[in-house]
Amino acid sequence: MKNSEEDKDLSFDYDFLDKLVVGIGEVSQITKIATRQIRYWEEKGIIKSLTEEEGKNRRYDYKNIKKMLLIKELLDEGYTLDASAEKVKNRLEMIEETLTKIKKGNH
Amino acid sequence: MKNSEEDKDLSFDYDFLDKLVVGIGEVSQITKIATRQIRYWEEKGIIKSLTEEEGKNRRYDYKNIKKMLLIKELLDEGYTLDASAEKVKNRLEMIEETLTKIKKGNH
DNA sequence: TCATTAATTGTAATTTATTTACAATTTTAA
DNA sequence: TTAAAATTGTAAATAAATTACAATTAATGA
Repeated sequence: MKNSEEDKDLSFDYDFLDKLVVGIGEVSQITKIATRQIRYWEEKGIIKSLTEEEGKNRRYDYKNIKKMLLIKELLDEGYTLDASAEKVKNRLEMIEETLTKIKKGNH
Repeated sequence: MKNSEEDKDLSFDYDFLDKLVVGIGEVSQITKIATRQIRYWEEKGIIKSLTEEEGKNRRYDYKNIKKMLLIKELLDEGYTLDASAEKVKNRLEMIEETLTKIKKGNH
């Protein structure tokens, strides 16, 4: 069947996710978290953007966005910000491990 | 094994790709195509950004970025811009079909 | 209840990034 | 060599993001 061709196009996406960088406005659009709140979380040390220099626009990667989405979920469940951040840590490590494995497998 | 948990986190990513929006600066960072060139391709009708209103910043989705990456490859192979765009069309349709299938499967 | 900390939100002034538009340059192919 | 295709340059205007200082709104324990 022709599925192999389609799969080839999609298997690439782990590389894509790896290269992905997004500005704060887009993160806000994607996650539905206000830019003001994202900056606040960063101020508190919960997340860390990839900003190259002070004053330049913030950049976020896949892992960052993932983290924000997970934190948002936990906040909605009633956890505090710090507790959410702590809980999310473990899941993120798992995601990263998996990505690493997949990347190694594909090269 | 604990793979099922990790997979759960990653299977979500098709939804993520579906929601993804990126500005022109980030597209340029991701694809290594100059912003000037991206605007030129758009001017020529090769790609279409999701700009809401004239004058507002351009927004691109996953499919757009994918298209640019493919076009870039074909240009490097020696195809003209129009020929590249034409060739890329088919592969994009396949990608879209696959994404649609996967999405349907997950809900 | 009241005080305290956590969490969030507001916004002015400034800076960075993007847009449009007009033009110039380089490349390609007949 | 000429014409069309492809790309690049940039000034002026606009949009979006930054920082910093402040205010407001929960949430919680004494």
